[in-house]
Amino acid sequence: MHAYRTHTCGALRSDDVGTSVRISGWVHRIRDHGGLLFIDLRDHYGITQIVADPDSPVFAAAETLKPEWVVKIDGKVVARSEDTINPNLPTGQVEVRVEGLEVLSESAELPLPVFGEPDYPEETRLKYRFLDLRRETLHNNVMKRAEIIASLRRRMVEAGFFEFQTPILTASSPEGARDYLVPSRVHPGKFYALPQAPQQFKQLIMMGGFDRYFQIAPCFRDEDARADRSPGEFYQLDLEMSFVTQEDIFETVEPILRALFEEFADGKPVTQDFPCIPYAESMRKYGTDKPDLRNPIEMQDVTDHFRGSGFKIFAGMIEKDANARVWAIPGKGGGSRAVCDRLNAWAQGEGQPGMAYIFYREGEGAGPVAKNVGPERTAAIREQLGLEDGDAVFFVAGLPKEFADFAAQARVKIGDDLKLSATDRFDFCWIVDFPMFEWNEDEQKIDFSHNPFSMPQGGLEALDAIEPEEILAYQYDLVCNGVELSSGAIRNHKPEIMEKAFAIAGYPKEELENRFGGMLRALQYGAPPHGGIAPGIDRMVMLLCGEENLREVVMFPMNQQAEDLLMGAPSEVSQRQLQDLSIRISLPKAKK
RNA sequence: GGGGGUGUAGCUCAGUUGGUUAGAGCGCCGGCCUGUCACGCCGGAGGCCGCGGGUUCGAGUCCCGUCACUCCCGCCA
Repeated sequence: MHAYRTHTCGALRSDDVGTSVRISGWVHRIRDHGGLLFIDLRDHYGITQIVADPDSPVFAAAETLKPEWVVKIDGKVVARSEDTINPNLPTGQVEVRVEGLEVLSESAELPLPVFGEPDYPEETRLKYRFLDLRRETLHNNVMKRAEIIASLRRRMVEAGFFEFQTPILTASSPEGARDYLVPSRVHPGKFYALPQAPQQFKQLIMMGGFDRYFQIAPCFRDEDARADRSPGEFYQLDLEMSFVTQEDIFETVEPILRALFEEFADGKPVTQDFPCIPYAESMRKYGTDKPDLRNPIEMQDVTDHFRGSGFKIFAGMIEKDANARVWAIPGKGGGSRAVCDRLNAWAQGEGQPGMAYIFYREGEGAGPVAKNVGPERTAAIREQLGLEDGDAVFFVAGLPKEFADFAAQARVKIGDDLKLSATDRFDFCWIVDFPMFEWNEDEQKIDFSHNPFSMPQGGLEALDAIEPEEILAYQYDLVCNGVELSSGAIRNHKPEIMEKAFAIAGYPKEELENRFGGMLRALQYGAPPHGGIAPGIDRMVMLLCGEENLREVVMFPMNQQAEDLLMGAPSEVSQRQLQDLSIRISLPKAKK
């Protein structure tokens, strides 16, 4: 007989009745009836009920067991009587009468109960992550993550991609996020950087002639965390393809992600045909470049209805600034004063002066705005938005650049409050046609708005002919349920276009040479047109697990301050280690 | 770097206009219990009310500061 088990804790069924078995696991839960003792024995695979009665040779020993002790049980599988079958357990038809018992490992009193999964402080959960990982929800999330990654790998290989590893110790890149630096011993005073993404490497792989690359790639960025943004490190499904257009990439990636989500969505519907929404349209309709399409509300420009109207606040804004706009957020079924006042109060709570509204009843518009603009304009707004009695419309006004964020929030709030937004669905879209450049207010100059390696639409001619802020790029985002899963782009594979693009952003040729010399050199020896994308693994798993925080889908996450409370990272190092690296620590005075 | 929220038993939380000895549930310890599966019943231990200062006859409660955690803004090409 095997030293520890003949079966796992999830294996036994009615067919096994009458056999002698050996199982090992953790003591999950004890129910001691004095003359009868039940133990739920748990391992990775499931739970099996162990029964000890006073006739058992190990009854006394069984009574001493405590939660989370690890034990080995020898016993006989017996059928449960009809009235004691537990339909909630896969093994609930049977139980094991204990005949032998060995304690493999005792447990100290638990700082975090495994059973029942009550809410516990983040700090405790992270410090005792190994206990938290035993708990059902987190255990299942981590398993789901493993299955998702396995499925992705299989699907990528089937689609003709090859997985290559790229360096972890690499060069600091001057653009983007703060780098994690690793000092070089061999070259005192010099540093490696951990990759923020294998961006340049994957392009070099294409220039190396490999055609289709992917990698479950670790990425490192030294930026502050959010609930949906891990501190320090995270994983991307990094991929790149040669001789492709933007559409080719969509047609390759879309079926893989659709099938992946369908596989793990527990029956929730997944978008069959990902809509392509131009960036400008997304901003206009949703106020954001990562719209949650489960919310059906689309905003509309209603500036003209307020121009010269009796609603002086808006009319004045429009008069004063040619760029001022009024956007309308239709609220189906929100047509009551109570609802409108509540949303207005919410807006004030968000630091806004308020949120103007009209609601429609008995064929006409009601509310202060309706009074001020008069029945014709009120009716025209209703007409434009297709509203009916019982509906409401809310307005935000000013410069779109300044109010878009709030408008986006209001759209979400109204969709949720009026229960217009769907749940239990995965709604994907592509956001396309991002601008290549944008005006940097702080530095008073034109800057890249996204990836400087993206191909501008229209190529060199466009760069020469069009105002920088009007130039679009073959740059796209993938969005699901309002979560940005990924950015991607068709890359700029022509050095002369890259030089021109960097010149527009104010970088002279020498600087381009300094910063991206390796890449530029590679482009000069026959670079294939290529492009790719890198969906965030952690975020996809988070969506599929229905979690709101990345810590719930990462095996060993750090806290918000980028500390690993279990391993104690970051930590001080020895003088000897510092000497090897020619490094002397010079801390700011105030801190110790 | 900035803003919000939270901080009372191991955990989740209650604690009145500032007023005797700070409570409950879960967990833990002890006892009873032969069909439970959130077992049940009885009893018990366990508190620098985050920390420091102030106001007051009196502070868990009010004020100031500080620390920790968390969410957000900045940041994340």
